[in-house]
Amino acid sequence: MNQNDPTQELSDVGGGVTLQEVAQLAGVSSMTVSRVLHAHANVSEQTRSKVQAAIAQLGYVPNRLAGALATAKTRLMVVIVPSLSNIVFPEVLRGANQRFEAAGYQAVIGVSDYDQQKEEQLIEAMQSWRPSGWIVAGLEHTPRARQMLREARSPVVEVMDMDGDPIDMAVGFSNLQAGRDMGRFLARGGRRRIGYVGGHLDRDLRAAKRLQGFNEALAEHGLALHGQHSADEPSSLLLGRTGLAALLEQHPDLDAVYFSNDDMAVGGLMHCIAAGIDVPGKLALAGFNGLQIGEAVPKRLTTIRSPRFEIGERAADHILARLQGKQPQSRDDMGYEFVTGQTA
Amino acid sequence: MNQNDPTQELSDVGGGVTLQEVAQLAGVSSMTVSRVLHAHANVSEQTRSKVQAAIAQLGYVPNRLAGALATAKTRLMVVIVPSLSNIVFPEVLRGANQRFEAAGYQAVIGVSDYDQQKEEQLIEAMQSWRPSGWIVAGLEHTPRARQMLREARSPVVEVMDMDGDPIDMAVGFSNLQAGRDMGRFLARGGRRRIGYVGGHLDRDLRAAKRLQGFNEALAEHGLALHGQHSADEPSSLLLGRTGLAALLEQHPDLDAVYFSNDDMAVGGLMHCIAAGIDVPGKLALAGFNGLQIGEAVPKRLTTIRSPRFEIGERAADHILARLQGKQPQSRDDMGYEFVTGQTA
DNA sequence: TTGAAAGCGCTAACAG
DNA sequence: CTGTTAGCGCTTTCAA
Repeated sequence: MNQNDPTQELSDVGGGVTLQEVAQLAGVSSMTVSRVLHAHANVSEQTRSKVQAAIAQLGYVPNRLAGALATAKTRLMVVIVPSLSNIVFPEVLRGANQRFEAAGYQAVIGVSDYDQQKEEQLIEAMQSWRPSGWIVAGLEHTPRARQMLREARSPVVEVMDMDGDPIDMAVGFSNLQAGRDMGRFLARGGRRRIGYVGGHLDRDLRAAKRLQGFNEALAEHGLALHGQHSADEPSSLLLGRTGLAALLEQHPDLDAVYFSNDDMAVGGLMHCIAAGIDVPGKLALAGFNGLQIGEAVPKRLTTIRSPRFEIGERAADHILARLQGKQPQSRDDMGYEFVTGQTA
Repeated sequence: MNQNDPTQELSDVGGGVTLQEVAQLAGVSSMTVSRVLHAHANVSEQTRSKVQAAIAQLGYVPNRLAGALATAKTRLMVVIVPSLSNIVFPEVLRGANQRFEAAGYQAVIGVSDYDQQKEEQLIEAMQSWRPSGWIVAGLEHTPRARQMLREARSPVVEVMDMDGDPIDMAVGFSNLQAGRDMGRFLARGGRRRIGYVGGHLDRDLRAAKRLQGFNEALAEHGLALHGQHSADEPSSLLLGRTGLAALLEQHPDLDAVYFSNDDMAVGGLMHCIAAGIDVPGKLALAGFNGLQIGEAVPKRLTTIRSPRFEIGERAADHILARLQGKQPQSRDDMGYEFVTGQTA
């Protein structure tokens, strides 16, 4: 693409058209074109329309790389999530993306696979784009990751967890508390032989916190987990189903099971339906997240609804506010909603 | 951040460190630092280690904006999907992202909400980043969107559909054919009073193509849809459940129902379980996509598995190949797999 | 209201 | 093996 060759057919250059070329066609300087593009006040109506005609004729699309380099403002927002397979994170992303888009920012996503090492590498790679802000999942990161985020000197929001100290800002809820609430609910409901089925807790630290809170609640009632099944794979419907089957084989006398999340719990419910186990008569089931799937099953799932979409929105709002010089609260607990279904 | 003030504490600058500063500290020119960073051959071991020490000391992270502007290569890849709520697209994204990441490219996503107008706007906004390649869902776009993608002069892959003409390359499968296959399967299985339950077909053009193929297959057998329920909202488990209930109220004599996808079909199955309807004895159910949820339900869902993850990978591969000057096939039909479950 | 000059941080091309 | 020069496309600043 030789942009200095005046003999070329300009209308064919497409993505390669420059401000300079628009300016030439309009018979003005490139600064004037820039002013028109940014709706700057000091441009005569006549010049403006000449320029706009040239822009349209050439199909000019501004080059944000150059703009960002010149202004030191990228309008790029990094969102790092542990997974895209777990629908929870696409929902956070959707909330954030909606706000960012409306404000003229572009979200760039990274997927850490629940791996702090990989998250660290992602942060370094992303920093090379000099983003205007960051949303990362969770409060646990490698020391180097924390340091890079601090030194990036852009607003950082950690989401989906409030149990710990944020680098900059935090938007979410207490997983510890959520686990505790469900533990108390089951214990108060008279359940005594309570089990747990989860995915890899070593990686999903928020699920681990819920379990911790759950255990604390049981202890308050003089109880302890009667049986537990933790697989070394991501949580899923299938794992919930097979996990519950395996756990019941070992502990057929369980009267309640807490799952690491709704996918797992619905899988468990599917096992019960297939095996003819009376829910909640013989066995109570409880999940976490409040996914729609929990409402569509034959027995509505007892769970706790996390405000994922709203967390994404709020996180984005905080970043945008900070960019406007405001000082939003550094901890924003969005809470959650206990959903009493038909399974516990 | 006054980078020309030599009195500042360099180690504090964080994200603002420049090549220039590294070069100064190492006592070399910035070109030498650049060479070290790119593992260029012609650098003495001694210089290299001096430079690397300086990089480490300052916590230097290259500025890709500047690099991209200088080389006219952004290493940014745009992926535009209709939705993030439908797990199908995060999976495509995951496949593509994996490949892009391994090759040192960064995926940037856009969500069109199944809206061609919004897709067009997204494409224009994304083009301002001068991406190295594009993945977009489907073959249907506004004329202006098609034109912009053509003029972007970067490789473009349209995914998840083969029924039409691609702008540049296409990776996917025939939705028309998939619908036809399921129609034939049900008709050959002796089903005669067949219904359909779907979400908003006006927006999800690929679901509409499946239905079209399905109808063609029925016609081959002298049949026609006995009843249909199409809501004006996105497909979901809940919609599948309520949609089937509504359809059966109107047409209690149906002996089979085809759903726009697995979420809808599983929702339908949940209705049947709750209402005590014998599946597949009285009513056969069939979906599309081959989601894991279809395997976790009490009766494994009869469906067609689309290779979503693989499509994402392959699409990325084609773009990367093109960037290396290769000429990959412009149409890559990945096919699909018929999954005979227990519901039809 | 408009334009010219300088520079954002990096790299290609050439020179030494 | 290393440095110098010029420029990527845009915006900031200052001058006219």
